[in-house]
Amino acid sequence: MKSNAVNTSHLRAFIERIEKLEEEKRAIADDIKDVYAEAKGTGFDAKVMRKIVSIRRQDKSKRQEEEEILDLYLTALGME
Amino acid sequence: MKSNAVNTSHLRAFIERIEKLEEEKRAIADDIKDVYAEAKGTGFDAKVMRKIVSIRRQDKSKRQEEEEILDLYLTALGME
Amino acid sequence: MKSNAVNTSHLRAFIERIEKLEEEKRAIADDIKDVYAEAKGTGFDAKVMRKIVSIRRQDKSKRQEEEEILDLYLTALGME
Amino acid sequence: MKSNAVNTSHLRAFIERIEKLEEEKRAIADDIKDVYAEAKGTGFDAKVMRKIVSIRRQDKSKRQEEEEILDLYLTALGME
DNA sequence: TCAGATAAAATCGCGC
DNA sequence: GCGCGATTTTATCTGA
Repeated sequence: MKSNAVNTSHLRAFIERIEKLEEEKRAIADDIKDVYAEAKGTGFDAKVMRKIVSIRRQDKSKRQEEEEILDLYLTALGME
Repeated sequence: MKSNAVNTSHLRAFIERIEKLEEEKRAIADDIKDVYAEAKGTGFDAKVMRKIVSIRRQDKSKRQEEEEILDLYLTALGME
Repeated sequence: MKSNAVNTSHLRAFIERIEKLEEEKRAIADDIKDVYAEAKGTGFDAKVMRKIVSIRRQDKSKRQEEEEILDLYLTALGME
Repeated sequence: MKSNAVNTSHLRAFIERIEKLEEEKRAIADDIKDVYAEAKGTGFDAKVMRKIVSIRRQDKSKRQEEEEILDLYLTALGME
């Protein structure tokens, strides 16, 4: 049986790893904001840029889904 | 100043409208499940069907986004 | 054996039924949002209202569970 | 006046920087999920862990707010 | 019945 | 400060 001390120390380690990663994530989100701000500063419209990014993201997602359904079809036809 | 009684009665009315709508929504979700079950009963693969529905939903959403970015472009060009 | 044409047409019919139902579901979800917005406009706090609805939903679920347990007891006692 | 080619190439560069950063962000989000999964595998409850992380985040935010208020006081008193 | 995937709801954070 | 989009958390569903 594990002692509580060990459990606590493991838990603490997990929590700290998560918090470190979340901080990195926040830093990257800030970087993204900075890029939008910089682009805006050189005359680009952030709203348009966000829409472009969003459409390209959808394109990628759609392509993935199409690959997935192809796999499903092949599986259904016993060709996998 | 409104009395608490009036407030309470208004709040109650809002809550009841919401709960009624949520029940309708749940009923429709059940209907959808029934359709999948019926389709499965006639030999169709529900997983494939869900993927088809999902892709068609993405198509529609993508079309909408493309219309929106076109509007953004036109606005940016002062052509609206 | 069914022809592919028949299969396709059946599949199409199922998909369309599902999409129609999903659209209805979305419409109701929009109605719910509208009610929250309307309530907000008359001074109620949407967050609080959502909490109330959620609690009442849990209560209802709890009551149903308790009734089911009661039924089990009655059945076990041969009193159903 | 900038040529369209230059504009396009600048825009493309901004978009690519954003997409790269978003991918890094997603990768980190995945890492976080992995840590939760690993913790779960050693017997910890992810839901509880999320609660802990959330509370600690609030605490941190609260502490920062209190420090800012203290700074305001000190500044108002000419003690900064 | 449970885990793993999917979808929905709620919350958060941003730009306007 | 409000709406809107993204993210996160919760709930539901399906297949093993």
